[in-house]
Amino acid sequence: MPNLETPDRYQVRSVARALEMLQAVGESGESGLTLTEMAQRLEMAKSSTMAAARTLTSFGFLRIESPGPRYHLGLALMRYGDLVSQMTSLGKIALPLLHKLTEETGLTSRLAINEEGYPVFVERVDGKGAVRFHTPLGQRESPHSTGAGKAILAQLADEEVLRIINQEDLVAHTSNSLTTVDAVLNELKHVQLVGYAIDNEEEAEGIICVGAPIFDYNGHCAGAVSVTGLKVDITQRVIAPLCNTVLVYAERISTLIGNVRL
Amino acid sequence: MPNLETPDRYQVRSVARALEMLQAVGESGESGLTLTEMAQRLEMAKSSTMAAARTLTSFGFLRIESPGPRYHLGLALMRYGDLVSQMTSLGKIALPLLHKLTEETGLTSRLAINEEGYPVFVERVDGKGAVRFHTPLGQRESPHSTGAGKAILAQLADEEVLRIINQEDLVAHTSNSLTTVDAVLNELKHVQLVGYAIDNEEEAEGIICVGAPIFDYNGHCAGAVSVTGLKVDITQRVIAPLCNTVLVYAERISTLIGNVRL
DNA sequence: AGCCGCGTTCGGTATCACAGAACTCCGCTC
DNA sequence: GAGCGGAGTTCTGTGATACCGAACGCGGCT
Repeated sequence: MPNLETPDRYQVRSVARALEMLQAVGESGESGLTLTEMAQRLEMAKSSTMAAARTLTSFGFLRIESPGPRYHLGLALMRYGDLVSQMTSLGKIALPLLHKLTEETGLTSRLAINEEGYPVFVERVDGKGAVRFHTPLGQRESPHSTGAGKAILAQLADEEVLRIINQEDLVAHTSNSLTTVDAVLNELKHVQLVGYAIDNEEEAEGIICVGAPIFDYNGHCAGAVSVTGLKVDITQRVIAPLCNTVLVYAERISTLIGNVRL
Repeated sequence: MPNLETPDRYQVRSVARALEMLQAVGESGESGLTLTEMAQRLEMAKSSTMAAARTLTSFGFLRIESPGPRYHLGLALMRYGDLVSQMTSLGKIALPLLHKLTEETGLTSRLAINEEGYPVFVERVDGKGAVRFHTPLGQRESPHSTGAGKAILAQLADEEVLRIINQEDLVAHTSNSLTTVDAVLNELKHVQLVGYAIDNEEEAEGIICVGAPIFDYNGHCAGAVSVTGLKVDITQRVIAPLCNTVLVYAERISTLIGNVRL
């Protein structure tokens, strides 16, 4: 997915290529990419690739690992990411409560902000469990198959919801995924009733997620908080109090940001 | 500081401008920048500025806040920052120990990696104290006036040290700062003897810092761990055991990464 | 020792990134 | 309410420049 909005003409091509380079290197993961690999992926000449890579490197956005020059993501990105999370008032304020939530439940808890109806996770506190979930921060996640996503959707008017989940094509991640618009709308009605949303193995097999919405001072849905765990750990006996706990923490966060000027 | 290495010709000018835009927006902090402000700072036409901003926005590197269009750093940066910290094996491995260190001492503890002799902090666990230090991640910090920096320097040969602190000009941040090369070299000798380094209000007034080096499996200095606190909290009675604690944790981290393949 | 593949340098050319002017849309003032 | 200023946005020409391709140097591998 190259670009996620403003599909305008009037952009700067070389900048776009440079950012695609970052994407490519990011997707390559730990191993990194060599210059020719990058050139092949982006379908451009090696020399042009190198000019862009030089520029990114000089700003610390890429990093060259010495043996057989391989490019990795640079530390400047960490610096900017840190800046962003510092600036995201919601995340900054809620983080202590996320820690307590994880401590209390033993599960991984996360905070998502509401970006045009899509959940974007901005903070994460990992639980004790040996299993580490693949939960990247800062990107739009599935609205209809995550606890946080459904918690946010449930706060929107129906036509808003339709605008979002129509263009989503409701891809099925597992056999439990909701694949029809009607099913989603029905589910959202239920979420509105009880106040929290459950992702029952809809995003990934064996993983359960409970989310609840967070509201700012004027009642607008600012985001959602959610906990994630393995199905084997979340037995039917604990699910009810767990939902309640998440709900309580969501309300605490809401009152916290209600008193703070965003 | 626009670029930090590879001052080559053969770069892509428009990419450099785009990255300078990110810098400018980052420096603007919470308030963000409007289009014309950005154009003024970068000394380029509004239209060109907008083309670049569009491109950055479409990739999520910038974000437009609706009232009187103001540009902020985008969430994609958080995503990339998260990726980098996930990939930085040292940080990933040491993080649990950092938490324990903070829990045990009540102070803010940080992990720096050794980047060509300079300390670059990649993880941070804030202490209980109400005071929040300004401690950005992912950028080179002062080598001669931080606990982590001195801990790393002390592991290098003298000529290596001279290469680094000569070009640093030894700027004095406080009245306690070491401002001569001889003073630094002497201090490093002492660090080598005791194994840890103390920043006694050398970086900022009223703030004390204790750092200790971390070694990888072949004895190379991979980075340093440090704790930071207010001078009023770190009395003379607690400083000795504190140094010992930091030393112990640095050794634990060293043995941890010694058993892991980087 | 020779070959292949990689990173790097360099010059020409078509591209496209830039600037500037024109336009619109606000809010503010008079 | 009308006029004004400043904001963001669109559009077009043109000169700088980003791209390419070819050539060079280097190391590893067979």
